[in-house]
Amino acid sequence: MENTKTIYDIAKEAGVSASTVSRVVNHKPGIHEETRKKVQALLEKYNYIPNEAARGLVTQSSRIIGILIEDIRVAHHTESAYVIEQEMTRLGYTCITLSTGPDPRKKADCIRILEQRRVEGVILMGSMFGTREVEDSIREHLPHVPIAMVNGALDLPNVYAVLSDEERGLEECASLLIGRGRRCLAFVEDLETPSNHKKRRGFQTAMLRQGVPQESQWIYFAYQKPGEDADPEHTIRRGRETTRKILAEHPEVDGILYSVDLLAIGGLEELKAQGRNVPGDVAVLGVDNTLYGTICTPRLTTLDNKLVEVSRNACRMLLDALEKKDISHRMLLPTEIIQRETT
Amino acid sequence: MENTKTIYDIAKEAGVSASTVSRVVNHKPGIHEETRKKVQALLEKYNYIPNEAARGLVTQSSRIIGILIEDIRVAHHTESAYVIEQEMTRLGYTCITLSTGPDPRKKADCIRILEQRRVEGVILMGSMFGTREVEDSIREHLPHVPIAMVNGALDLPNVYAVLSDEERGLEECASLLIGRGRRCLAFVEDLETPSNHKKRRGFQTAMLRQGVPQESQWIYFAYQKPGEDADPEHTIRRGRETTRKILAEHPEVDGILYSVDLLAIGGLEELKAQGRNVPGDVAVLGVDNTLYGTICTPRLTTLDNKLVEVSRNACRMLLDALEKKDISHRMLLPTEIIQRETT
DNA sequence: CTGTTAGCGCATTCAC
DNA sequence: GTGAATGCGCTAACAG
Repeated sequence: MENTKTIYDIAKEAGVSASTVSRVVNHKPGIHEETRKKVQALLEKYNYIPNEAARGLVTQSSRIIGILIEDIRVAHHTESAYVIEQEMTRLGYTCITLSTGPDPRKKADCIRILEQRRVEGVILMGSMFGTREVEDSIREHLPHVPIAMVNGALDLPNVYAVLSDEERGLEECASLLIGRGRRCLAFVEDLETPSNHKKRRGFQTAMLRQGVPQESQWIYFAYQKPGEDADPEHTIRRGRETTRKILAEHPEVDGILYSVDLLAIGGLEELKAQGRNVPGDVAVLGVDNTLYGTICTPRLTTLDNKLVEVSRNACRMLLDALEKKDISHRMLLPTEIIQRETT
Repeated sequence: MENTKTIYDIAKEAGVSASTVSRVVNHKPGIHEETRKKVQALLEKYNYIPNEAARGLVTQSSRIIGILIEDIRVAHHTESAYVIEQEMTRLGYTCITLSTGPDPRKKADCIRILEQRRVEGVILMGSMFGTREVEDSIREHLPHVPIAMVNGALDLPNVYAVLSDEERGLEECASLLIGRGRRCLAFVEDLETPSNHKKRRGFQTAMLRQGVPQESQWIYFAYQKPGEDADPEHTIRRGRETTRKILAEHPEVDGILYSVDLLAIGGLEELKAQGRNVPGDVAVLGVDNTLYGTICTPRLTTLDNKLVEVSRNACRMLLDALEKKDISHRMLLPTEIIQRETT
């Protein structure tokens, strides 16, 4: 902190009291124009900037927003975090953005860090936050802080949820393929998250409607190996391996729906390696509408779950909650199928 | 802040003084085991967590690190930010991560925000920070705060730089192509940053050694349109357009080096569209070793500038500076060519 | 071992 | 219009 000037230093040099300086800094009315000028000049001379910690202590407001993300390296999380940070910064808040990782204990640690900094609001991004452990953590450490969840939900009075209607989205994806004559569809689920569960349910609903009972549906899980993190390359590899398994067990498959784009990218690789034509032999579909889908060959058809829009709304919702507006606790946003070359 | 307990509340209920509670909280020695137990129990009962702002005010340390990134959505920045945030968090620091955008004034705003929060150290990521405006801003607002730059440099006593030796890297890339008989090479530069200048210089050195004088070298600039941001899709489009221009002006081109992967991705698209075989007719080379390069077809040969490693070192350097260790102000790290299918 | 006192930098009464 | 006094929550001497 070295030699940073305080309002007292400024006050002394200006020959006024600290409160006068404070008033000038905060643009309060009722100050003689001359003294205001004099003080203002000194503030600029020393590049004075108030210490937010001290200010927050007396105003009882930190002007800090906490953003908890499972893993900011995940492409759609990055963009969401960006959007929220920009908007919050624009409004004078400072964001503390933390990647929590999958471990519930690390999530709890991050929540404690936010409490320590006395955040005024929190954004939770990623559906792995909708767990019992997180719920307890919030109840204990942030019971009165408004919290907005991006594509996740928790039943707590201070928690608001904005969700992407992925269940319906995946139902439509499956219907699309069925409508084009595909009969042997498989679904690959990424992780055991509420979000991915919902996608699976959407798939299952569509299949059921086709007369395929649940027990004969081809549902696969691209499980993470223990200790493996969300590194995108791993996800691709898992998509590849799972696809290999599908092709071995059900060579007649003619359509695969993956719960995230990166898995589909891996699938594409495996299909190509095995000489299957996409979409001729097998149609492929991802979720997230990431940039990856426009780069791979053939370009990937994907379900855009509109996570950026979801984030924008979560941000808005949190701001409304901070202003004590009364708002609904839940919002559901529609998805959109982006048709490209794999279907 | 509602009803958060303070050490006074705890002290009163425990029948001790606030300082005793403070001592327990901070694990200071010299406390009777019994009173420690009693206080500890209450701390846990109320989930007490100290207010860092108040603590920082008296200890004169915020335990906050500022991370300024030009745009966190840029793939390699994301990963670098992740690495640094994880390490800093592990060591008990809290990170404030801000995407500044290209505008120098917004960069200055962000620097002011960091001063306002009295950060103890700063990481600057992206070579657009090596400008006069930023230098002035730092001199004015953060003259005594240790600052570590990721792949950028600034000549200030409190600034430390870790750089990727991209100049030499690109020289080697060009030499590689020349060694394989390519004679008509073009270079596409992304933005006017020191980092990209260095890449160009490396290319030029290699060409000069081949006897191609500077004025006959094919240097192209994939300029951003005014107001256009760093959205990855724009970069791909710019790569595509620039490549179209190259093919029109120099149909005999047999190798193109792009200063970033995404430009190369766009180039690949255009080459494919014009029926040029890669690498048969034209070799293609990118920089950054992003995931994109493994997803496109053919898979992209790229110069890995080791930005994650650069970031790790910048982080370590900053920590050393915070501990007043005396360290060198500059570090240069070697790059590595990742050969895949486009060369 | 523990309590008292003081002060970090600032905003906010309340007098004048 | 302006200044003096007070306290936000906490740690750090200094006594005892």
